[in-house]
Amino acid sequence: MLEIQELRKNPEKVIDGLKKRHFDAKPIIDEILSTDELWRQKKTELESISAQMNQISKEIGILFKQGNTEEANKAKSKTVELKEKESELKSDVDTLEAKITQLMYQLPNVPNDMVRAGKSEEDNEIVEEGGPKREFSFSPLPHWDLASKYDLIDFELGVKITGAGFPIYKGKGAKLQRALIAYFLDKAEQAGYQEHIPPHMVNEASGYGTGQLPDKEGQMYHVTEDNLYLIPTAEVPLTNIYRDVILPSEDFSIKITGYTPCFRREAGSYGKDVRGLNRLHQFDKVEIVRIEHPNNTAKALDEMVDHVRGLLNDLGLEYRILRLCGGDTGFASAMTYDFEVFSAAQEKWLEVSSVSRFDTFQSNRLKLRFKNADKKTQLCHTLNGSALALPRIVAALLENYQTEDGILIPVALQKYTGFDRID
RNA sequence: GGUGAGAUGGGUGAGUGGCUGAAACCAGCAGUUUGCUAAACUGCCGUACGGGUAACCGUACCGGGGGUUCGAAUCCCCCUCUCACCGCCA
Repeated sequence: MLEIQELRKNPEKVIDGLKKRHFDAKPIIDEILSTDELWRQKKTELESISAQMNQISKEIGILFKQGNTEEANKAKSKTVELKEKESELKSDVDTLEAKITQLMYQLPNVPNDMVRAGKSEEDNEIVEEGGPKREFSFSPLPHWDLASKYDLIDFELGVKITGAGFPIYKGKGAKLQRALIAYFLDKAEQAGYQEHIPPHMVNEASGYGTGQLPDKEGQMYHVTEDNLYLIPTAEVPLTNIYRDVILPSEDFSIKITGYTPCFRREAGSYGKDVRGLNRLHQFDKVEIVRIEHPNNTAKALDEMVDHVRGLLNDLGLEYRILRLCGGDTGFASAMTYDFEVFSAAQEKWLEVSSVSRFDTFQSNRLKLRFKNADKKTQLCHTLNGSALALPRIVAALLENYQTEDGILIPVALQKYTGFDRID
């Protein structure tokens, strides 16, 4: 959620910024500001009435104590009218507040200056390309064929046990999965991120904290009996660790990581690009999360990009880095870099990581703050990124490292897998 | 699942209708004293919103929501959560 103080101070800047998303914020912001004006007026009025009530109540207390019942009762009668006015104003104020909140929830984050205006993924900027291109002297198989050829992943069995989008990894396929998780976690730890194993279900408050609720409710699996949600990403439990926290000084930089399975309903995305590992209801991911002083956010984002690039280079995959345009940048994000690897047999770019800075958009909802040098509380900045999401990495590894009679394992991974080829 | 207890400021913990935004202690911050360390002493020490250039003033908040009352941390109702014991169980 944006900060209303910013809207009051500089609405034009927000409106201009959101134009890069092709989002017409003017009508919403106009309504917010006029509602806010009215709210403040009513609020001031209410407070002055409350102050009068408090004063009279205090006097009544003293009168009773003195045994002056007559005067006390006289004072009581004075409160009747005030009380009525008070409850009326209270309900006005509540209504206006709810309206403002509801409008504020509709505004996406303002894109960073570096973000280009644009409507869809076609306007994204490719800021970097790297990694080795794979050429084949034979006709390469897509990963789903490789998975069954070498008995690594059983999609049909997953359908039997659970449903589509819940594959079962077997043998070396399972081992590869475990190796990647361990490898990603080790690299994150080396980069200074403290490992966490969070719960895989979260409560409603956490869902609101990171912004999955109320908008993206349909994306999460909901355990209605206990009102818990299966996490769509480790971002949710990891970031919510710092919900309602005030860090004691401005000297901080929090870096945490965690592996979790991620659960996504992917409602409405059936049919396209869902073959094999491309889109699943359950998948594994290692996430990195940072909580930073606003002055350090740009640097932190660069470090995260460097980190993810390092992983892809280590794995020897062809990749490209995109800076998303306004329209393609997620609702809560101020700037996002997507990482895509080239899946050589599908001949398709697959998104394997998304690294974003949210500035105060999340921390405003989370009430995540720090004490600045003036001893005032100030919102922290949050960032997060995948490092990395497994299934598409596995898809690319299988496809890009296939030979006619087996699949090679990148050197960086071999000490984790314990084998150097699958055949 | 059953029974019981509880939820107060960073922590411990007092407080059962008014002078309590909240005692006391601990932690923390600033200072005084002191050869250093330690100790002692003094002051400060919640958050949000509104008003004000500011000092400051006002309002709200004692798990959440509603009610009684001139007045609620304190009484009543509902909900959530936590702890303990029992049952079941990895």
